[in-house]
Amino acid sequence: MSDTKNVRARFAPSPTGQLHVGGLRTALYNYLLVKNLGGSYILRIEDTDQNRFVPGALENLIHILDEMGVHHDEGLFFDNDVLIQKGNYGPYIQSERLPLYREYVEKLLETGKAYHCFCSMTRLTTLREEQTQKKMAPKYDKYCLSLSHEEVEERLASHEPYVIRLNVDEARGEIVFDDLVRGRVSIHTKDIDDQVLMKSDGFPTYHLANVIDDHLMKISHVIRGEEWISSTPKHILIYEALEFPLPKFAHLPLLLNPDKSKLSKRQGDVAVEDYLVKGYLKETLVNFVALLGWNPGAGSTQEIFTLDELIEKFDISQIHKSGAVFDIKKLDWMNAEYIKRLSLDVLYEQALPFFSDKEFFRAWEENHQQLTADEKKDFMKRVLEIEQDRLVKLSDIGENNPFFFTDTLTYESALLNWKENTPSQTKEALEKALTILTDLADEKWQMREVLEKVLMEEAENHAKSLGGAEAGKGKGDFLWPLRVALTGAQRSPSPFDVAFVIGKTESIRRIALALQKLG
RNA sequence: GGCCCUAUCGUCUAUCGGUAGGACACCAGGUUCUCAUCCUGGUAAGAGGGGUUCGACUCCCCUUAGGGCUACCA
Repeated sequence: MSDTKNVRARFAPSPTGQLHVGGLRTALYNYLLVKNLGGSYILRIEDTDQNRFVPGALENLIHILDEMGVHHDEGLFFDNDVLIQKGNYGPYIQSERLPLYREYVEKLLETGKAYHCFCSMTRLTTLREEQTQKKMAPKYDKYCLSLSHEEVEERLASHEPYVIRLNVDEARGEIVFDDLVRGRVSIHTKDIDDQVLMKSDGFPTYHLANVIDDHLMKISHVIRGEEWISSTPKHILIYEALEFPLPKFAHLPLLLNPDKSKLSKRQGDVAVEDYLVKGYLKETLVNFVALLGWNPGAGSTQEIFTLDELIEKFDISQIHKSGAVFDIKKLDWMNAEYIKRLSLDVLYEQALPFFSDKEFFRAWEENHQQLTADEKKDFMKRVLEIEQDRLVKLSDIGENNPFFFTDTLTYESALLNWKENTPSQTKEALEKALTILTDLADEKWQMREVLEKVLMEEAENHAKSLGGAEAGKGKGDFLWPLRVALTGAQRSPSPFDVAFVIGKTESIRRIALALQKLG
């Protein structure tokens, strides 16, 4: 079974809602393993619980996985909004495979590995309560196993509701398996419950469907979350009862809340979509989640990986055993890194929806209806050019620079004065700025570097004219008043950056206004 | 309660028997008109106890702590 060409792994979510970041990581690891070794990665849907079905969840799941770049080779796809199935081992939706499960259940029944159980919910509940009170592990007591064949047939004939249970031989002993992540794991059969395999509604439980499907779909590696580790022995018992060869198992460490409990909605966002909506890039999310519980080892200190690099370096034996806290601070850092590396054009494309989300931007649009589409786009790109190094996530766009979008600045005229400078000194500086900027040709305003050069030169000249011996110091005498005039704010990007964004006319207008304020 | 899993800086991690490195966060300094970016430096870890060994973070055992599972949910 060491034929790497036959590696087949699957991600098998249930369509109960949005894709969890933990789910993304599980899908990603399955994908990385397959792409690294060569083989097929399958997407299957486990919808055996009719009560938990959420409309639209399936579409959403497939869509988001696709958007994240974790593409499957086989299974469920959407083609022009139509659900289609590709591959030789379908159907890939468990609710469409019911007859298959029935067939194998019959075999299990024939060989005595499973049995009918007619116990009512109330009996089961009572039993569990008694056991819990006696501090025993809640387990089915095999009551129905002792029913005679005739009685079973009789009750079946009278349409009594029933389930099918796995017949676990307590005396069997330790069930041992070698987990690719954890090494040898063993659980004794006396601790294994007679798990329900088929529910009274005729649907299989996860345990049965999962084993049958993995076998029929020729899955070589079962890679899933740690929460499945304790039911793996049950699965092994089913594999054995059905005489299926065992796949390889790999149980992934959990993603954790800051308090180390299993990552949950209660303590923040858990859906991939939540993060996308906040302006985290999909590349960031994939990179970040890949490093939670895995890294290339061998002394690597690399933090930023492309998907291709992850594929190339992925090695299942490097996956950790312990859970990893999902640290938003580090996610933020990584996202900022990714945003900085974007070209301005790509950043613009990605940022578009985040602009429209902003009320201050819609107000700006309202006030600038005379602008052509191109002029509007140029403005937005200028904003992005200046903000690119300051963005943690795309939803931060414009948040710290309201003066880009509004024409009305409110500030005290005293704010214009640099340190201990007098209003007349400030006035002198602003007048110089006004002259220079007014004289600067329109096309020069298109280049941020030119604006910076011109203004910095003037700042130095201004400083020299003030200081003599202190020449070279004190550019603040010139730059601070100008910056405040343009922004009305204590904190902002540099004056030349702001001038570049708002343009010549508006810059000149704001400086003139500041001069007026000074009287 | 039972069973199982886990245990290196606050967080993510490197080191797979030979005196613990990187990243985030944090702090300080530098660059600087402010903010951010950027650069430099710093604080900070092998849960505890037994073994094995010349030598243990690394192997074994116990304790402790945390987590997962314990449904006709996945």
